[in-house]
Amino acid sequence: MIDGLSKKKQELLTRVIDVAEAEVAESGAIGLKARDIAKTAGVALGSIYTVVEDMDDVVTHVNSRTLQRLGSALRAAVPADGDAVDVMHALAAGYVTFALENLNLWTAIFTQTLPAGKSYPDWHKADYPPLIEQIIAPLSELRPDLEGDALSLRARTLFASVHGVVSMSVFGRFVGVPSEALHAEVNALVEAMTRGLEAPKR
Amino acid sequence: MIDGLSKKKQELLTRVIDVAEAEVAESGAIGLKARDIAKTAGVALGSIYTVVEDMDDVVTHVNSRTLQRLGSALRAAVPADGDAVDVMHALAAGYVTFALENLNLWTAIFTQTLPAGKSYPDWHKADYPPLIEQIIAPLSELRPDLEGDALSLRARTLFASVHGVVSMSVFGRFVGVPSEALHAEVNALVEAMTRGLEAPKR
DNA sequence: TATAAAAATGAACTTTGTTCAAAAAAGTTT
DNA sequence: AAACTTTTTTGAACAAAGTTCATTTTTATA
Repeated sequence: MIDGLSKKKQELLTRVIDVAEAEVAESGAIGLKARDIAKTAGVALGSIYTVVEDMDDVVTHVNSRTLQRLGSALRAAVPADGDAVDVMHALAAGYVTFALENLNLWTAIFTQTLPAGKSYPDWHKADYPPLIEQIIAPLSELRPDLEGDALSLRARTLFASVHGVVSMSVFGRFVGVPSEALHAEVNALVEAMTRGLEAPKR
Repeated sequence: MIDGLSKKKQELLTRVIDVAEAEVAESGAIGLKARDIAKTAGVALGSIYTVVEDMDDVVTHVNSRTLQRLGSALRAAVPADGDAVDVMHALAAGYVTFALENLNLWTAIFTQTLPAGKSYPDWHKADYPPLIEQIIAPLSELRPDLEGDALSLRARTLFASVHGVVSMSVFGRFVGVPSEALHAEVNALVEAMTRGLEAPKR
């Protein structure tokens, strides 16, 4: 019995998340139905609620998995022998590629909204920082003028800006960057944000 | 009878959207309930469906209004006597301020997801381009190396990147940029993206 | 084998969106 | 003004989903 759940329950939880993940990947989080999950997982409707708070909790579990896979993808994208510029571009390209290849799952992370009053559990919040941390070292090298809080702040800004470009591109009801141009535009963005400073006038 | 709706229906539609808008501003789109709208608007439940497809349609109407107000806010933010750099920063600051001051309404735009198969009506899609268009002139001035499609593409990239930074900051389950630092970080981003090129090496 | 604890079940309840036949109101014709 | 037609409004009824919980079944323990 680990994590407050017996082995039996752990297995059930895993099965439920597996099924939910497949459904989100296929049809988006909006297509998730408790009854469908129960049927596909081969359990009774009520069983789901013995391992999960509610449907939002199911989506949050799926989202945590996606974030962890994204983290792995980013780590795998970093070239062993590249310089800081290479690393930056590889991370950005990795992000773009992951998003495009996991569209529904990736979108589910950013479109989930909880009812007023509810907030995300700590185990889920913990899945975000690793995404940022990989940026800090190469950014520090390229922007030696930044350190400490300013550096970590800028890393988040850079991450968020790349995220925004991908996000808008995928948005579907917008004059976003077409996906053919995504990599190039993101590269330009990374380029601009990592180029060493020559004392801006304002 | 304009727009396919009689005056009577137009008024009902307006009343419905008014009520919905207030509710989204107050509690987010997740708090929208058809029965609440009917009660507050003083009409029967079924009446709503005589002027609107479904609840998504209601949210889309609210979102269109928000986009139009955002457009106005951006136009109003541009200084009459500023140079291109001033205009760029004013637009970015305008976007940040609008988002922070209209958090729930602004969030509703970007978290709405339609069921598979449905797509947004043209009248809603038309509300996005005006947001981008204001960027093109000043960007063209600052980046004379860009023109035509490349220029409009870069404008969208710039818009989207700023959006991403604000979006993450507001995300709530993330190491985003804290709102005190938002304006400064967005300025740095705009700065980087508008600084004239000095022939990047890669 | 008997007893206790844990797990699984699915019917029932709740909330919400959506439809539609009927009633009411407004408009038109004679 | 009365009769008729069209438009609008209504709310009961239905449907789809999430959630609960008393009961049953399974598993573990004595």
